[in-house]
Amino acid sequence: MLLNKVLRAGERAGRIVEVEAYAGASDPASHAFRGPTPRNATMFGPAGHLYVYFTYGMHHCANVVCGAPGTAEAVLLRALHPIDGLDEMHLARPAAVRAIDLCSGPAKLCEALGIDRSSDGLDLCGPGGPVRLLDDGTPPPDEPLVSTRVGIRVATERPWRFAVPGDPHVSRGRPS
DNA sequence: CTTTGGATCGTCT
DNA sequence: GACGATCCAAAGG
Repeated sequence: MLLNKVLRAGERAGRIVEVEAYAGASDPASHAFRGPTPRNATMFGPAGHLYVYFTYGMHHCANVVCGAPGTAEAVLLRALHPIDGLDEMHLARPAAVRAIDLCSGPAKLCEALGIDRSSDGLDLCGPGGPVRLLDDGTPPPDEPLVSTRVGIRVATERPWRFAVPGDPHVSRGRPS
C-alpha cells in the first residue's frame, strides 16, 4: 500500500494521496498489455523501481513497479500532498498558483519534482538515490476512497483507483 | 461553475 | 500515420 508513503526528490517531497493500479498482461489499460517494448522495459524489471513515461507530447507520469519481475505490475502516482521544498516546486511549475495545484495530477507531480524520462528505472528504495520512497510512520488510511480509473478508454470499469479520503490535494477526476 | 479545444511528439502499428 | 494512464486557458451558463 503506497498511500501515505512519502516520495522525495532532493529538497522536494510529498505524501502520496492518490494512486491507480495497472496489472500488466491481464490489464488492457496497461502499457505492458501488449508485451515488453523499449519504453516499458522498466515495468518488467524488479519491484521498487520507478517507471516514467512521456505522453501527449508534453507530459511525464511516474509509476512504482510492484510485482515480481516479469509481471509488469505497477502503480501510477496520481497526486501528492506537498510537504517539503514548496519553493522549488513552484519554480518548476509556474502555472500552479495555489499549493493545491502543485501536485494534484500525475503529470503535475512529475513536473513539480523534476521527474522525467531520465529518471526512468531508478531504484526508489536504495539509500542515497536521487528519488526515494520513504515511510515516515504514517499508516495508510483504514478505508481508502475507491473508484474507477481516470483517462483510459478500456477496462474503465475496474475500481482500481485509491485515494486518501478528504485530502484536498487529490486530482480533478473526483472519486465518486 | 462547466465545457471545449489546442498544444505537441515519442511510440507502436 | 494515429493516438495517448494530461493540463490549461478560454469561452459559455
